[in-house]
Amino acid sequence: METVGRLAGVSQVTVSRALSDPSKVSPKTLRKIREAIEVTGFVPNALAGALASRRSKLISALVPSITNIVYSSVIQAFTDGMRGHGYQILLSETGFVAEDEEALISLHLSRRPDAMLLVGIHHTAMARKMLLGAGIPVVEVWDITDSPVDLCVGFSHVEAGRVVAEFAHEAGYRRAGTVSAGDERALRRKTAFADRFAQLSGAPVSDVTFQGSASLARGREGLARLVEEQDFSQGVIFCSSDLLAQGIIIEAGSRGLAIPDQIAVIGFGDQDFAAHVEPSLTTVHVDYKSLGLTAAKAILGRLDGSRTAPPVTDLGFDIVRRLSA
Amino acid sequence: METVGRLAGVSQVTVSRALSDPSKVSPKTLRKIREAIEVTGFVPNALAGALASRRSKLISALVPSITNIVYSSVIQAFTDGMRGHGYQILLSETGFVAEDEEALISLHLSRRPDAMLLVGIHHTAMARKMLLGAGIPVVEVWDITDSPVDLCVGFSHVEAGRVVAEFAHEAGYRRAGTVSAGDERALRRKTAFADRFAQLSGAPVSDVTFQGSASLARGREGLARLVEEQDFSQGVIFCSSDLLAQGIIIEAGSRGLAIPDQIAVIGFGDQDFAAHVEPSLTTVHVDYKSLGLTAAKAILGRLDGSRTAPPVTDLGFDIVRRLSA
DNA sequence: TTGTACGCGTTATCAG
DNA sequence: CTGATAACGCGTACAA
Repeated sequence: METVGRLAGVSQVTVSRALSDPSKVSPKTLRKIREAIEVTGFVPNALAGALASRRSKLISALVPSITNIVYSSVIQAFTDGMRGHGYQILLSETGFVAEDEEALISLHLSRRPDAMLLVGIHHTAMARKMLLGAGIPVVEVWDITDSPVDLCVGFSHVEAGRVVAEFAHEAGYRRAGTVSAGDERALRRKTAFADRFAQLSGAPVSDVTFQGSASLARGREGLARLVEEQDFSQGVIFCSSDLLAQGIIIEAGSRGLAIPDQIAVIGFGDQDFAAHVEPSLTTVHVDYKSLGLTAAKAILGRLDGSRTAPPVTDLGFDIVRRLSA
Repeated sequence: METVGRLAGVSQVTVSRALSDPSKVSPKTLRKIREAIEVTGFVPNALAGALASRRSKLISALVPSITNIVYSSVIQAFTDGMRGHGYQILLSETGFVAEDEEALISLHLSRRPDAMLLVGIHHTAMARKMLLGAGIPVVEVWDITDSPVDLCVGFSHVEAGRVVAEFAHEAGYRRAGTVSAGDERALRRKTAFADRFAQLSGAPVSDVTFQGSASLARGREGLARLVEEQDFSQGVIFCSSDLLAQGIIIEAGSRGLAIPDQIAVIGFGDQDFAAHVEPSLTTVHVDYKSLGLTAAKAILGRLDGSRTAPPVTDLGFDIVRRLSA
């Protein structure tokens, strides 16, 4: 800035002002400064700016996995919501492990983000302490709780599981199974489904749960194990994700099991492909985009100080009935 | 640090040293400092640290889309490769638009990253100028060129298209079509395939190209249009991604077209699901993980100054023959 | 092994 | 509208 200022015949401070609030500088000097910036190829140092202003314009976001479309979709919408206001996102993966999340929170906090987005409501005690100590807005997404760290935008996974069970029972299915990934929220949906369905039908619910993440291959294996190990030849299967559900559709096809007559399938997430597989997938729709944008708005509200967002926003979900169940 | 130091009975500098290199501090004072940190809940300010040391420990990464699994996979591997060395990744989306990339490069550069990762080899002139001016290691991934900005790790898309054409012709197919997304690299693969196949077979290659990104729905639509508008009833179809290919498989099933006997399908990317769809998908395997890790190593080499990575690394690709072609 | 002095490149405050 | 000056919180000499 010093150099730019000299070239423009003004002081360093004026250059700073020209950049942060052009209206505070006369049009003439503004032009000269812009010229000088062009000539020198000057790129402002945001580190110094953040240090001096105590605002980093950085938002840190911690997600379980960036390759999982459900999380990356939320982050995409969240980023879009924040970008217009000059914020950038510092993104890291926790791998579904609370202890790793704790370490990452500490690491991120050292960069002095203006706010933080977390997925889920389960964090270590130390993590909560650090977040509170940081004194920045924090939004927890993808789940709902009465006692958020700060802000919370999501829906109830227990309720989702329960509602799907009621839907399945009403649709006439009397036997049910679940195929599920190993993460905590998937397990909560599964358990809520199984409990409610058993209650309604009086029949126990078969289950295959995988450690780790969902994949099409595991969906296929899930149905194979349900059929071969648990004698599951008729009924509805609730999956923790659409990907698993698609695997089940494919495996059913290759085993000559008719969908939905013999095996009915319900997914979760309503991903792009759900409407376009054969048969089309009945699933639980969650509005990722709205989730991300609402989280962004909640944080912006805190940051502006003006709008005061509600601490907890329940976005709900919808069951989308298609042909697979 | 001042406060922590007072509590531990040492100066600020000693606290700094205790954090950055504990071996330079006596065990006794180290213990006292750690205690003081615990008590005060001190979190170091990485902004100030970066400003003073001129190393931000930040790597910026610009990808076309974070929701696209191929890019997020590369970033995941890249991040893993850098994390062990204390680097964090600042990630942004360019949306396949060079001008937006340019704006983001400028924005990222203001945070003084220690290095930058870019997807692709096409950037605006201004972007190249800024990158060169920044004087940091830059790695371009996912493509290959003789004139990289700095480092380059990827493979040739033209060669990929050509090799697939040769494979298809050798496999006995005499008629070919393409279904492609609209991004520049996909188009280059498609064109290379079409040119080479036409050369070998003497027959023109049918084509459906979509503006924007790939999806299962577009794969289905692609086959529908090929069949209905271009009278494509027999032959091989090369898709710009596995997702499109899967859409074609589904659409073929719903139209009663046998795969691979009437319609053969070749995808691109060898995603997780490719081996598990019915029929399993013949596709081009690209090692995302290796791509990300190699990019990380290349940058670390520059950063350490020790290992001097080759400027350009061609990782190649493999055709994985399965049942769809 | 520890401390002093200085500088990193901005923004905030106050004065002109 | 512009400038001088003092932080911002830490690393890097250099000295003790």
